[in-house]
Amino acid sequence: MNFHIAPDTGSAARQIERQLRASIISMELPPGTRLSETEFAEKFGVSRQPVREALIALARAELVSILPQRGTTVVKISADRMMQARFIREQIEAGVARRACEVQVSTTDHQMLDELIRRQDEALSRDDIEGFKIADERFHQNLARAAGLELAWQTIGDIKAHLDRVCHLTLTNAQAMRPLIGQHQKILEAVLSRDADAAEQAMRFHLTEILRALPVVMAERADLFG
Amino acid sequence: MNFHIAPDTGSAARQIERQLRASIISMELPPGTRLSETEFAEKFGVSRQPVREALIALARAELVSILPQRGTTVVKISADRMMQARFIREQIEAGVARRACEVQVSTTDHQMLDELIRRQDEALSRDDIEGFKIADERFHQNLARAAGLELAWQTIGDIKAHLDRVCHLTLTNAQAMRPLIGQHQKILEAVLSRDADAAEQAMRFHLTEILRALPVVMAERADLFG
DNA sequence: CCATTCATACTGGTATGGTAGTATCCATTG
DNA sequence: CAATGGATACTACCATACCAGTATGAATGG
Repeated sequence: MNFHIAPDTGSAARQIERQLRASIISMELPPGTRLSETEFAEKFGVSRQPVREALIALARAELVSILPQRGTTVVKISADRMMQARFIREQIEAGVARRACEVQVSTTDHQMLDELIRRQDEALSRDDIEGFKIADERFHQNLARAAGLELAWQTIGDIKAHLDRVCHLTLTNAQAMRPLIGQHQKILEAVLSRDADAAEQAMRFHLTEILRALPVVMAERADLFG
Repeated sequence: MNFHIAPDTGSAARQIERQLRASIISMELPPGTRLSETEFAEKFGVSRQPVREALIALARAELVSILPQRGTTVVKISADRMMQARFIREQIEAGVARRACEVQVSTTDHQMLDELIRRQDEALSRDDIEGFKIADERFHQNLARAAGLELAWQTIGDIKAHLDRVCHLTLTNAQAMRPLIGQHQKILEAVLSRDADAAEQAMRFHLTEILRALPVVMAERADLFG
């Protein structure tokens, strides 16, 4: 866990927030881990203040729990919360898919979405798990932008962080990810042919699948849940 | 604008955040207003630090804009953003309405929702605008809770703050609010009879109406938009 | 009279010190 | 030996001081 403060990537507080968020999602900081302001201040080579602000931001996203005068810990995974989060994301993105059909997506957006699917396929052939997830994320983000609903992606942000954490447990190999590419293609096809019902249905199916492995991982790694 | 720090309502930062948020929504702090950390620190009788944390929280909700070394201002109303926000809220709450039909709502929840509608009617007869809005908010919140989707309400939180700001401009008299009660009743009826399609449709109609007056207020108060 | 420069008074971000509250552990006591 | 009391080492929160940028406006030069 090598922390580092870059010279020009926003304020120190925001950089720390990003790194801690990534570390939490990737389970580098597993649920239940105690987070000390002073400890991270030393590791990052800054004072406690920016660390504190980063932790407050993560607490707002409910990724960490701050108990005054008691301590700050990474929150455990809640199965109920995950199912709620998945449902909400499905609702929002189903609307995005419909809207994308109603407003004609531009050709540049079309090309971008195509390119992102291609990049996922390529990343998978290289066993580049991280690259796959980045492209996946951008696919959904660009679809929202193309539909004129950038706010939708921002709204999903915090929710998606929680979902990504369990996906990090379930999506560990290439064959588990393979189906997602086909689902993305189906979504894009429906959007381009402006078939709103098909687009919504494809999106809902896509976002229903992502938690299919939740029960097994919950049984295997019960220590991460609470 | 009388600010005050209560002894036991959370940390100073959170109290200040709540008060500032309320002042922004109620237009007491209109769009474009410059917010000075030091100024509020004096008014609240605290140091800059908690004020700063409050402003950061509001910036995260995009109610204020923080430009480092330049200043912090209340963000202007964006018509496009409002329409996106309304759409997203409709998507989420439509799902809540459906889910409320699928899971049987408990009798205590039923009574609570009934009571809240009654309280809205009562508040309206007293011309208690604020009381009406509180009951309205609780109706939606309790419906989400009854559906087992409390996270849905939290997710809507920041979005709703923006919508509430324009509603403060449009919903100024009792007769403008009167129809909302009937809409709530229709939603509740459909939920209790477990008619998911009717519940979703009623909710969508309800949340489509709230921005109907946007064009006229945008023309009348162009200075608030940007 | 207009353009440029530069001192000044802000801004938000960070560093550091102090305070009150909580958990832990060990000595003391029944 | 079990239970209780208190010292200690934490914690998050707040106050204060300092820093590095930015806008403003007055003074200066053309």
